[in-house]
Amino acid sequence: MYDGCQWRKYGQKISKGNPCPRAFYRCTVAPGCPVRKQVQRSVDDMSILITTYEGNHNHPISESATAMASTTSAAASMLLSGSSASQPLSTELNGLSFSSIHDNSRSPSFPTITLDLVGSPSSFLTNFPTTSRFPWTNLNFSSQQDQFYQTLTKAITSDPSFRSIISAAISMVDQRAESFGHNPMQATVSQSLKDPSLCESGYFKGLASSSSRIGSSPQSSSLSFSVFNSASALGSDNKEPKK
DNA sequence: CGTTTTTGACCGGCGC
DNA sequence: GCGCCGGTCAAAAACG
Repeated sequence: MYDGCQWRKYGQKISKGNPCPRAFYRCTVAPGCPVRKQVQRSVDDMSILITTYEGNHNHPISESATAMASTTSAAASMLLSGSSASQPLSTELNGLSFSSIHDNSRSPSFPTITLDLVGSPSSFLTNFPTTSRFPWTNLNFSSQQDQFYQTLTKAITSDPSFRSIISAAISMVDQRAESFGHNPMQATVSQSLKDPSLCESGYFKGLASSSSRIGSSPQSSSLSFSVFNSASALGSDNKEPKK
């Protein structure tokens, strides 16, 4: 699927646990672009594609990719409150863009997972049947935000499958897209954990593949969740150094 | 015919 | 030190 850049496949590996292969892509817009990209199909739902981006483009990229990168990096810098994230990792689930930032330059770093819903909502809404949407999508906006927070908190702290979080997010975005004219929204999950084992680099990968380790230590997770409209971030906070 | 994909080899890090 | 595992290389095939 087209995400704003040109990619060349340079490898494919099958992981040990799941039969789904993992494809490796490299950005071919510029000859020396260090951006990598991994595409893997989800284990529990074969219809979900997990795309992981790594690195930053050092060349001009298209408008949609610039918008996506600027919003994710803006959210990252916002969450880290000025601290420079060394290498933000972004992951995509059927158009739902996540990005986990690990500030490994300072010791009390906590992983930050950003759920980016900027990329056109209709693209991933069509990938899920209407039967999987949640019944509480008829709430009003403020209740939705609260419900979204409660659903995410419950989903993370009570050892669910990660897909339930995705489904919750998708259903919320679905409702918002229908009631607000496909207004792009951005949701951010910022999780500060005291458990160092969850702060390692593979935290988000483990969360995406099997979220059982989250429930193993539910008492250590203090989840803070915020929802904000990224349209303002797109307009004013477009301070992406790569242009 | 140039570019991309495929696919086995290769390599380095890590755990035992 | 050795083998496993994840990631990359590169030659050949496929594609347009």
